[in-house]
Amino acid sequence: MSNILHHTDFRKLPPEFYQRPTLQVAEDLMGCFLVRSTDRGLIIGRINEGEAYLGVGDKASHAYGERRTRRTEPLYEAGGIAYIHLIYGMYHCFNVVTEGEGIPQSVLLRGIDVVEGFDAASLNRYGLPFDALSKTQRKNFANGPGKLCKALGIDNSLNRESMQGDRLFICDSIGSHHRIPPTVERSKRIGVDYAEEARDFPHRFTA
DNA sequence: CTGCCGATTTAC
DNA sequence: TAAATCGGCAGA
Repeated sequence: MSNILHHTDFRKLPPEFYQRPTLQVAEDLMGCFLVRSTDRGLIIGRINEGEAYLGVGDKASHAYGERRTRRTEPLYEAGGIAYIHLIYGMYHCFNVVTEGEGIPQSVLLRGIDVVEGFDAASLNRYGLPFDALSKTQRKNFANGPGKLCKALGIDNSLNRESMQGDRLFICDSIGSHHRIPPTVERSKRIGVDYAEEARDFPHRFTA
């Protein structure tokens, strides 16, 4: 059996998918497959958690009030690229930019279930093969934005990366994995208690 | 330039 | 419950 993925074996989500209302994109991303290709091989994870950040009117968004700095610039580009930032000096967060050019919104990817490339991901995260991990380590392997980035080897070098490229993209079908539309739940976003009324927006999606 | 803080994670 | 650790940001 070949591990090589034939071009007909996967369907990348097109730019038009991302260039829609952010809440809809966030919901539709649940159950899709995040794909990362590195020299350690292909890592694939089923997306099970994400949060929508609605830009200028959202006090939890980096682009609140049209804040436009070197950091937030990718958010203003057309949907379908990566927005990656460092948090607490040591963890990366990966967003996919949504909506059209000039509308600075995104979806923060917060959790995946790895389905391919366990050892590559485990080496990225712990420097150990997957079967060397404890039960707890496996259970909490990529269930947070920083953990997800560590597992997939995502850092600032992928900021602004197009989701139409080959290093980092999202599919609704890849190889033997096919999206099954999940039951999606909504809740308050994590870690935005400072954001006044926006702290209560039900913009977190779980699959 | 100074000083504070964060879309987090982990260890104690 | 608190430390780790540093770029971004606002204000002086």
